[in-house]
Amino acid sequence: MVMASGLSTTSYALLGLLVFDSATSTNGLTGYEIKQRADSTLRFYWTAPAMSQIYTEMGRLHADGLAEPVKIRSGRRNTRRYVITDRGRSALHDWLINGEIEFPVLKHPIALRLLMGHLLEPVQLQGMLDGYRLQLEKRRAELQSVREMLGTNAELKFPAMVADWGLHYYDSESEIIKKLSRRLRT
Amino acid sequence: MVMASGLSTTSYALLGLLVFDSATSTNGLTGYEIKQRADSTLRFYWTAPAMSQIYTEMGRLHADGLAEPVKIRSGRRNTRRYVITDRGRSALHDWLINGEIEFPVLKHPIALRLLMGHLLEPVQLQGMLDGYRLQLEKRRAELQSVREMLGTNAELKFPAMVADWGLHYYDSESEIIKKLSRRLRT
DNA sequence: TGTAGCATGTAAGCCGTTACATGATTGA
DNA sequence: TCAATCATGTAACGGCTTACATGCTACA
Repeated sequence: MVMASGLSTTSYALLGLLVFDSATSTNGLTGYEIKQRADSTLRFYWTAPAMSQIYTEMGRLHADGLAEPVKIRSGRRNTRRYVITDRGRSALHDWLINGEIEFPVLKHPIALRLLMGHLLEPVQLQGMLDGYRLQLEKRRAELQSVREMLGTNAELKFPAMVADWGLHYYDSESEIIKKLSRRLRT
Repeated sequence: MVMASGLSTTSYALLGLLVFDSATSTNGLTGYEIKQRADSTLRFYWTAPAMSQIYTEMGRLHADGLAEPVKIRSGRRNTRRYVITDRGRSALHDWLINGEIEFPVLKHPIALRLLMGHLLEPVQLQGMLDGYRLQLEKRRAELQSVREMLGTNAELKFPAMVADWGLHYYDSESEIIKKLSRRLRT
């Protein structure tokens, strides 16, 4: 998924995290903190990039003038707190308006395995679906707690909508898994 | 997603296509045909690899003794029709039983953009969601026609279940999009 | 006769991960 | 003082895509 601008969707996602941060603070975010935010939000709709990728990506955003490190402390060790720049804001805005919107990509190992269900015993399939349901519940609970943190705050209206979307998705998965489980038993 | 065996999930997915083919024919499949089948089925739950990747992957499966080209015709041009080997079957079976089952990965550009909804005008967001709904309907129709081809044939029970799963997912997406659209207008 | 579909492959390069390497700060 | 957490980075490598290159076959 390469953008015309030369930035990947993940770059824009990280730029998005910087935008949110800038609404409440001017201190910027460290790579480490960006990773934490990605883990608690982006993970559900996109991916949570590895630490190493975040540092690489921040380097690139900086090189392109879209993000800037403030409060650099260089002793023996460097620490950089990044903020989005005006150019970063307009690049993000431009991407939102003019960027091509791809259809979602779903990589679903459980569905893929079920496709080959005839190679397994029913009890094994049943176990696989049960295991998935457990994981789904766990994920749902994690997202639910994110949702609760977002509350009804108008500022966080959109993140809340997206969280609700995610919860709806997990519920829908649980529902169909229940049905498929039953169908498997007949 | 690297497997202990050194094969990627995509390798196993392609091996799965060969298994299905072997149930109805002994002629094997060309890379080209594998691509077509991936496009019409795997695409919905996994990915449809590029042609070039399929050829690379077939070369690897052959090197590992998991698939074999039969009916090689080498004039000026090579054509190979691949079949799964016994070792391929047992490798696939082993993966199904012992392979680690990862949680699905969803890369959802529309959700990602909605997250940053405060950077856009409501009318633009509305347009984005409408566009997504159109794409969803198209996708759904494509999957529906796959579903219809599968019919009620007992041999195709599992592919049918997975297709129904996919249809359920698309319906769930349409539903939540409708709700979010309404919520956006308030 | 020409073009669409069948068929195969290589090369370059991006995205992203894991493994590795290092060091600072905080609190039990 | 030790461990956990904060913090940053490089190297190697796999998966996958796009671009490029080539040729056969059926049929309109």
